[in-house]
Amino acid sequence: MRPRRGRGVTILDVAERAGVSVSTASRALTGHPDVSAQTRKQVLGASQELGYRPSLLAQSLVLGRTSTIGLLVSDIANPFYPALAKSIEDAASNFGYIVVLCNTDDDPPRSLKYLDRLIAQGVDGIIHASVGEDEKHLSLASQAGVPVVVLNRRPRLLRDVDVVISDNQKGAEEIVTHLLELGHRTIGHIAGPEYATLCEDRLAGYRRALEKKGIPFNPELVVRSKFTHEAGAQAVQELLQREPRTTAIFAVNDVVALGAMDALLERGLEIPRQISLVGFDDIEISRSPTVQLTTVRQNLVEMGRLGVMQLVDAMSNPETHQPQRIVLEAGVVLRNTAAQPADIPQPE
Amino acid sequence: MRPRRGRGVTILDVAERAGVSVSTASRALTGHPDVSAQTRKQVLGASQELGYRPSLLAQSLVLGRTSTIGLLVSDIANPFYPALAKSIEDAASNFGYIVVLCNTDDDPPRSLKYLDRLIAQGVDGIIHASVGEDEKHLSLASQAGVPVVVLNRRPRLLRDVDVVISDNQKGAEEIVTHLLELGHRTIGHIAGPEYATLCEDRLAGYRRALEKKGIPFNPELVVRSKFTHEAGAQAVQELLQREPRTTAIFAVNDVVALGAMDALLERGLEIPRQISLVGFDDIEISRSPTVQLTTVRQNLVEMGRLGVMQLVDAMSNPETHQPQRIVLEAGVVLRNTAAQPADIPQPE
DNA sequence: CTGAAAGCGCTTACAG
DNA sequence: CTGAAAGCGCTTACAG
Repeated sequence: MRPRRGRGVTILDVAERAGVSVSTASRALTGHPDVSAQTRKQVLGASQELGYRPSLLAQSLVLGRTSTIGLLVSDIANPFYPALAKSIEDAASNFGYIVVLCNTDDDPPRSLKYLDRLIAQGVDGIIHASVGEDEKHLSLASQAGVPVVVLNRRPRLLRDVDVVISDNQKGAEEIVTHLLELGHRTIGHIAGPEYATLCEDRLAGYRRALEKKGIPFNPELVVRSKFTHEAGAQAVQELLQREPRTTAIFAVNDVVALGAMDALLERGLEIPRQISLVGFDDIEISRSPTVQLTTVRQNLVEMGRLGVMQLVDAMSNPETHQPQRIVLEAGVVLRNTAAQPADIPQPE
Repeated sequence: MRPRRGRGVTILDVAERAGVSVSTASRALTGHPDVSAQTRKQVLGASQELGYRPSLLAQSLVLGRTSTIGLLVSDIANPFYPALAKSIEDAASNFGYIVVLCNTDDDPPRSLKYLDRLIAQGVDGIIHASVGEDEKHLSLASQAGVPVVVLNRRPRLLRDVDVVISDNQKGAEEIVTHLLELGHRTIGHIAGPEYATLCEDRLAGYRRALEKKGIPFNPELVVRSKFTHEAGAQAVQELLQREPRTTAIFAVNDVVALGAMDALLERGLEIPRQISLVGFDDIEISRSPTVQLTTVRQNLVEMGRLGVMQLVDAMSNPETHQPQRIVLEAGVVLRNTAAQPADIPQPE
């Protein structure tokens, strides 16, 4: 039987080689001031020679922290998340934290499973950026004393967690107002699942914009969709079937808008000549020359960065940290998928 | 001072409550057979009542495994990686492993820093899917007895690691042959950095295809580029300046091809009427109706899944595991960006 | 079937 | 400035 971990050089080996006690070796290694220069040199030398690497596992156990944070996203393959994850990983790494990635698929049991595991594993904090109905599971973390930062969702019940979110309602209101100003009057909305607050907020923005222009809200024009490309494509069919005179569509996010775009193109509709289409998020693909989606920009890099800042503060100062709600601006980005409505009725 | 971790229920609390020793509590909790049904019930009950959750940290220290794997990617915000990461996370999770995500930016020192940290942290295995010149750093892991699986790159020196890779040369040869068969004779290649074997393999495939058709290789037609959108856009400018009669371009990957596409469209060139463009990878965006990039498909989901399978085997059977090199097929996907060359010379 | 003890690899009061 | 000892929260031979 060979030792479990490679050559398994422990601090005991270093201490022996340096001819000191384990305590002294530890102090020398961790840079404790009360160590004579000579002893320190010997210990460091021994450590070098042996290729000693301290077990963070053991350190974590005694120090009570792992310098690890957990990140829950709905689905890293959904193009909304990579930029956010990158920003989080970047910022976390600057503070010496490493990040564990978990895909919840917005499935509450999965979410629970991960949360449980992360807590048991001893993560120092959790960033929760998925939107499933798992809010109650989050309290597990708080109970266990693990600070939580919630990104991109507005908690319904949870207090004492930090929140970083865009102003979804205002952003939605702005872009729908833009459509109205272009002259559109029959504007469909592909809304997201009801459980996600961001959807409700964007829907509220949509309604608000109509209201301000004195246009009655028509529930027929709102169709619910999941957060996927395919669902967006389906939703648009449904919408156009319900109301063929729709001249513009506001999709709950870009991924859904892109799905809708596919379906519209497939139907032979020209965007924006025959129908306008706008989204929300401004993910990378939306900017590409072949897409040029008019949308609302969420600053995901900033969201990730601020989320980490809040979490770091919460982890470093558990006693004094005050959870905050940070609301980011989200403004319209004009591109090529929204224009004045054509007078021409749709083909067929 | 409150306890570090929330209420901090330990196995000692459970044991006391159940009126047994810690050893017995442990055995009951871990499902050891030699525990009387009654004792087990009591312990489990106590555990329930106290809301006990075992410290995986402590368990890891004694058991010598953390059920954690490290994943190194170049950049999760690069659309190549999310699908791969998803697949890995999925498969890993099925085996009870959690994954730590690290962005190397293909920067060897960063890579080293992460590798070091992951090993010290005690990950049970590492999946390395970034392409920087950090191969020698990988041997750290092997030395420390941590199994490594390399994805999407062909190690130059390292033995005893598992490799899962697509047949880059063959894929490249196939798609360039396709261009040749369409009638192209002046085919540019936007190659990637020389340090990445996958670039060299794709370049070799490009050369092979030309050779088979008896077309002399013209080094002027090969321009090097980084793996980014922007670099692709720049590279295409360089290429067209060197050889304006280029009628088709093979980009080292889709991200680069998409950048090239931007630049071509900006120049007012129609794809594929005036110039053909093909890539490699078949990332999600390439499939979208507005892009429809002709490319070579890499099965990233399969690559991730197989990578995890190999790693799990290596972690479970360290003594008997035989590192393997698995080569995945990579075939051409015909879409809309490659067609017969026009006789019309380019505008301007 | 159960308990006392050792040990996983560290850190840190406590004495000296 | 240094060392012996206790402890972080578990598991598992070893006795009984």
